[in-house]
Amino acid sequence: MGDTLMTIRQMCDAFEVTPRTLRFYEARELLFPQRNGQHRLYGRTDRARLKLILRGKRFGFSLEQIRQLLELYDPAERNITQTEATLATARERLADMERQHQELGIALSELRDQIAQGETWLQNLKSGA
Amino acid sequence: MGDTLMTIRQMCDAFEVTPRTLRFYEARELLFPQRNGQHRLYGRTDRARLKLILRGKRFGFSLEQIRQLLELYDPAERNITQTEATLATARERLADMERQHQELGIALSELRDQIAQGETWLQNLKSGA
DNA sequence: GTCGGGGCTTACGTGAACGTAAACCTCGCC
DNA sequence: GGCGAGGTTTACGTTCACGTAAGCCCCGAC
Repeated sequence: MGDTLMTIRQMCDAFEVTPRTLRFYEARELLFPQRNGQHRLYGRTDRARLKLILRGKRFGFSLEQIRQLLELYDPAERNITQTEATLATARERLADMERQHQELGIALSELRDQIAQGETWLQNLKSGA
Repeated sequence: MGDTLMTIRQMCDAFEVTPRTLRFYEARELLFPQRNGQHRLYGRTDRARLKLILRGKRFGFSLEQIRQLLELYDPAERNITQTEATLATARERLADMERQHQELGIALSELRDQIAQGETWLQNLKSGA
């Protein structure tokens, strides 16, 4: 298929990360690129996983939390009890994210208010000067 | 007013942090408790600020980013150019948070889908066994 | 052949955000 | 008057997520 294997440098350019970062994620078992001899080659799933990793990071998740989430997107574990455990932790993450989404909405409106106040206060200062 | 000053331990119990954390935030100029001799005393504004700090941390912001945001909620800087700078960085944070809110919505639906798939797949396994 | 570019491993360094240990003060109580 | 609880400073240790440097391999171009 359109597996379009990419070198580590191509990946770095595409996702704006460093080689060190990709190798580090691999060491932490978040990525599993193929090998051509010594060289790493990243395929479609690696790109999808990396995208999820970077997104998770923006949400403030740790790499370990992200790794557990990736298990869900991964058809690696075919075991029943394993999958149930994965689902359980995924539901916890989901709850976290829902709470965070809620909180973010509140914080957004508060921050907008605060910025508006600051702006009017600034206008008063300027007109009063 | 209901300033109800609190000791460091009362604060720790109320917000589930350690004394070290509160002193650390003070060293980084995120909190400014009064002093009764040597002892710290935390008032209403300190509690409000700490609440914002902990929320910001859940959103993945650094303490420095949070400190800049707190300047907005704080009537400390009465300077015009200073306030304009504060507003500018606050708008950046706001943009970050809006993007994050958006992304979180997407990630949430994707994760829900993925969990649902995992659940049905698990059901198939159990019934098929 | 050599040499530069790209990639690899190994290992020590770094900044953020605290943890933890040592040593001191001081106030209330028995 | 001693002592234990609670608070303080100082300073080194720790975890996470990489950065950075050294040294090696390998392949294609000149």
